[in-house]
Amino acid sequence: MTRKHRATLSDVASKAGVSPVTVSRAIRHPEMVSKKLRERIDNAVRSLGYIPNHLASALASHRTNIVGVIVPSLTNGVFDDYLAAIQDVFSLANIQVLVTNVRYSAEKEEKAINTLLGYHPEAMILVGVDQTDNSRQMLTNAGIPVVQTLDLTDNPIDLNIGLSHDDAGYAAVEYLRSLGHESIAHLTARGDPRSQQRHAGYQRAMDTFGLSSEGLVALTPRISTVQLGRRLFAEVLDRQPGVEAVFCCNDDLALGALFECQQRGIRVPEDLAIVGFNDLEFCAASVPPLTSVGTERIQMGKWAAQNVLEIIRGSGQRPDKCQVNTGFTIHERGSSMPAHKTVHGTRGTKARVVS
Amino acid sequence: MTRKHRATLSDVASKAGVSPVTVSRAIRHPEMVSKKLRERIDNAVRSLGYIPNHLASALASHRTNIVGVIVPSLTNGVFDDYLAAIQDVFSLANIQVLVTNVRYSAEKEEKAINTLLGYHPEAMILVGVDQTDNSRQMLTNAGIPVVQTLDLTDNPIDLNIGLSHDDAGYAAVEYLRSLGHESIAHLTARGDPRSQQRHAGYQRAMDTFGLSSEGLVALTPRISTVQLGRRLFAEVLDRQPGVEAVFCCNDDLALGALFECQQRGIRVPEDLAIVGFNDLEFCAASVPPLTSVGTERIQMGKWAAQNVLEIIRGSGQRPDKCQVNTGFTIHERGSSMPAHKTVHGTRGTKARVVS
DNA sequence: TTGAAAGCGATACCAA
DNA sequence: TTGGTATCGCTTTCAA
Repeated sequence: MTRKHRATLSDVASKAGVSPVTVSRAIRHPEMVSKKLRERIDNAVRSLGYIPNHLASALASHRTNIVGVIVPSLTNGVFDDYLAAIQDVFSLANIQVLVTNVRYSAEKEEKAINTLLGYHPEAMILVGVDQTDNSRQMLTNAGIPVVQTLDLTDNPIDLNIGLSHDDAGYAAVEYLRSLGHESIAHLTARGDPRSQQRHAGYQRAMDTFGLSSEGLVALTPRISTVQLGRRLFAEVLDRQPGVEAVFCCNDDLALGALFECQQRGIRVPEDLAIVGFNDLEFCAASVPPLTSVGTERIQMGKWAAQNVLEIIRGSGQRPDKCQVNTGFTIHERGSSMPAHKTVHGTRGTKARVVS
Repeated sequence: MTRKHRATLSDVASKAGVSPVTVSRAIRHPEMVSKKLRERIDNAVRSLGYIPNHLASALASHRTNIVGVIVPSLTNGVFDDYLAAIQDVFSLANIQVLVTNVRYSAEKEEKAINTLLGYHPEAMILVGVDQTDNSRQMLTNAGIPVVQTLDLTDNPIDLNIGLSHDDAGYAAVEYLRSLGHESIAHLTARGDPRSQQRHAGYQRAMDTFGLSSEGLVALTPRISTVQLGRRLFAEVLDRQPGVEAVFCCNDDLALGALFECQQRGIRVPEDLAIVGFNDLEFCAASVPPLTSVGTERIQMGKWAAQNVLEIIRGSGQRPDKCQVNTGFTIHERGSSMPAHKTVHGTRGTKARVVS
């Protein structure tokens, strides 16, 4: 049976022979309603298939139970566990996460912020620190907690947790240099601001070590894929057959580079060392397994959500630390070295060997 | 400057010296408002940073501009482009997509449906056909268009687009059999209903061809990963060293199987043929490239969104076809055969060679 | 072209 | 413990 329109609070109230307010209470604060009425109301709710209208509720209570989250992509495995971590925290608090995928476009992000704010979210969680002035303005005006994640800035909108991608890029090169490599290539995808920073870190390191990067960098404006990793590395190999190592701005490109080596019979790591970024699951499974710079994506998502929750549902206190550097970890595997150990970097400044 | 609360329609109206209705019109139907007033209102909107309250608007107009979408996962690359296709269609119509990831849990799905319906979406798009009775009931009661995608059922809730995963599994085995293989293994992940159907199709084919699957099937209750693909295939290899081919319920497992072969020096496809499922991007990039059964994920998402849009915004007509079978395609690559051609199956019944 | 009044479905506050 | 009333911010009549 499909009714003309869905049951409302009043419908339930009539059916149960009580006033709408009482129904509202029976749903929000059952302990404030007598057992007898509660049962009658529960029955009415069930028999009508009543589902509270969230919009009306939010409008009246000034509690939307909505948090807005914007991610730049879903295609690479980078943002799933980050998102899942955020959802896990909020779902326990009955807060709905509104996710928008803006595909690495600051313009789309601006539009998404505008749209999401229309839902009056109680907080916003963003990726990166490269929002447009307009975006920053809107977020500030909204007067809600805002968290920028996965990157660091001197001038955060509000809360900020992340790492220095410049330092991470530097560390990757430093690591390869420490293995004795000098001709270190770099594959990168323009369009992702954090990849650009890793590129900058790569360049800074090459300069610092007095190494030339001429002909060793390949970049694409497109979304990176494994296939693209093969192509970009093929370019480098054709230009600089003597290349000894390659640092890729993400693991997809790194896997592509590995496949290109397999195809050409280049031995990894004997002839060429590969380092990826993000430490996705497949890095540990490939042959040889891929060395990769890992970041604390889950921790960052969790921290963002927990701090937001504390502010909007807790004592209303701001957290002690409004900015957190989660650093990064170089997971050393067979693609760069036969031996097994792990290099860890905290605060993005010094890399230390963990085990 | 942060105001105590955000600007409302009335605030804009006061500032512009007009009535609230006029402001509403200037925003929704600019052509109904004189140019002079429109400009004054636009200025007021800008200077106050006014963003319409979507909740109030939806409540008053009975148009929420929301469509609910539920996906079982985001971790594998399967649902990104499907989702993107849906978003692309709706964003042009200014409809916001509310996405919930229920991680392959029918229970979570039920809860998600309940929550989403609270937002009064104008339609719902679901993955699969295995909703609980409760879920079906709620969706039916909601009186909105519902699309079940990626799988087929004789008893759809409303619209249905997908393919027969049983047929697809059968076809994969049939294909491997046509290459002369008899000892055909299967790696699968329990927990995904569609993987289970592919498994059933595998078994049906093995039975039909009079082949034994004893010791050739490895399954895991966990989310599949590349690493897991290695482990599962290692199990099979240890049990049945003479295995000639393996059909994997998804590409992650297939890639893992390939890596396990590389590790053990098993030549692909000379010693062993591998077939994956989903035809993710990396299949074409690996060495050798992976044969995989592809599905029309993007087309299915697009069809679902377009038909929904037609129903809720168009003439209100139901589409001609309420059920569509998109079939599947076997993309034959090096992991199963040196030569190059493509086997295509439509309506899941016959496989035909396309090129 | 503009505005006044009623109401969307719920909750908060105050009274009984 | 229960209910009446005003209100949330906007849109939809209907009138001017």
